Amino acid sequence: MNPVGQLIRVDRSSPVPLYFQVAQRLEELIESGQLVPGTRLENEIALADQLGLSRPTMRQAIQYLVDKGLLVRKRGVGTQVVHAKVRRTVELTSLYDDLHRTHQQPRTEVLSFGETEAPDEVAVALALPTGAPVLAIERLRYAQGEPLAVMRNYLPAGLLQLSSEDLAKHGLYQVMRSAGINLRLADQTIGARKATAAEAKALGEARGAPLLTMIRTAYDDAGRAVEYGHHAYRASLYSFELTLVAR
Amino acid sequence: MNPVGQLIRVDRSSPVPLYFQVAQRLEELIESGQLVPGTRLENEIALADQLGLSRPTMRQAIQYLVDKGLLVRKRGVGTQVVHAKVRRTVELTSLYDDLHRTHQQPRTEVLSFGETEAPDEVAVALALPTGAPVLAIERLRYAQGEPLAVMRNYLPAGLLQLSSEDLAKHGLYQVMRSAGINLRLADQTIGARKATAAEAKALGEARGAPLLTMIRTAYDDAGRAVEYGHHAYRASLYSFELTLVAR
DNA sequence: GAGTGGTCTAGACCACCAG
DNA sequence: TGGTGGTCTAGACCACTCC
Repeated sequence: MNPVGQLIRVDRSSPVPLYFQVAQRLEELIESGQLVPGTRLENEIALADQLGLSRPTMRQAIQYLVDKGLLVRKRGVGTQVVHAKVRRTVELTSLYDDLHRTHQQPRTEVLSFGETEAPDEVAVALALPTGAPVLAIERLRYAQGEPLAVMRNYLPAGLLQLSSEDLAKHGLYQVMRSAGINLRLADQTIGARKATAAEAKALGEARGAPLLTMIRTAYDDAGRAVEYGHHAYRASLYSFELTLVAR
Repeated sequence: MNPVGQLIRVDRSSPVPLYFQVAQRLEELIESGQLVPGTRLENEIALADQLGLSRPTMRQAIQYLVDKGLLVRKRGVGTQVVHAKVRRTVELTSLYDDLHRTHQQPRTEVLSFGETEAPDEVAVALALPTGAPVLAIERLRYAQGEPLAVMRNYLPAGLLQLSSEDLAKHGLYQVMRSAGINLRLADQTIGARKATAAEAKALGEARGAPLLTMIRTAYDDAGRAVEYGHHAYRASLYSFELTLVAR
């Protein structure tokens, strides 16, 4: 048993929800190693008592970390710390966000940019009539000075004001978010294939080199398909990492 | 507005939790198209009232579907149906489970099976000392009569009784589950590379064909690393599909 | 201002697990 | 048999959105 209650204090004057304050603090304790994997927490009622919270609020905090994969609960047994490692669960982010967060100096070269008629594949994905106007973007993404990926994106025309310069400086998702588009869902398909001659040249790979591909359709919080992308990454430099949590 | 309350009834004598009954029924209504994307649900209190539930219970049902990506809630606005499509969110399953569910007639050929000393990479992943005994398994997976993937797995020795015959008939995760091992977390890395000569031959691909690779470490509900796998799939036949939900 | 979801409380009973 | 988490109730106040 561990006196977790003594390591956590909540601030009732803070605008941050109580359950979230507790969850954050617990996460800190786990990631800093003060609560090692295997540690059993006190029961919910005792914890709630020590922190001056009601049981449902304490439960909400614990549930949040269970969903994140940091804690495990078993009826009749208790709550245990599962993992210490900092783990990223699957997130709805863009390559730019990922690279920026890990300080990999992303740089973007906009290869082409402009309105066009949606090809069949794009029209279907975005739920538009064939030939509807879409904004087509083709970019070459660099990280640490090396070309990393060829990215092709399609957005419904008129969805947002966007300039080629914006894209050179920010990630597409970043631009969309600041335009008030809230991304909610994305369907992704990850596969692999050989590089075409043009791709190999752009990416500095040999002909026929293996590329990792990702096709994504993203939906906003109104359920509209707002972006379709078809990307190809150098398999020698890039891979997708994800952590799955069983329900 | 939609009279959802009239389409749902709960059975208080059922052992199924009330919130889950409601969530399941709502999911049915959405997937069957009776609630089309964009539909606004009545507010929580009205729904709870119509079903004879308390508001927290009704909220729990709605939250379950929000987490699944079927509903979206906005404060001050309401709850809307986002998607109708049957979507699989990221799950902790094995290739065998996936193929079996989609009726693709999985077949397994066990190429090698036996105890060995853990190579460095495996020992690190399973948190064992280098050279510790592990069960090493190499399998060739077929679907619809075609070779699909070469799978290499390592399990701590003595974790479970396992025969080569079990593996020919069932998926590894299925066998582990029925042995009482509850998988909770998995770290995965998805990448791509060229096939080695041996892989190309086993899989019926040309030399240097692109393969999709997946490296996975799985943990049980006590936080122990229980399985490490390194798999290679024919990119021409296989891809990973996943749906992400923003938090 | 009216209506919505977000948070929180203080209880209650039950199902499951371990000793 | 005692302790744990799982579920459920009937309220309350607040923050946000839209009109």
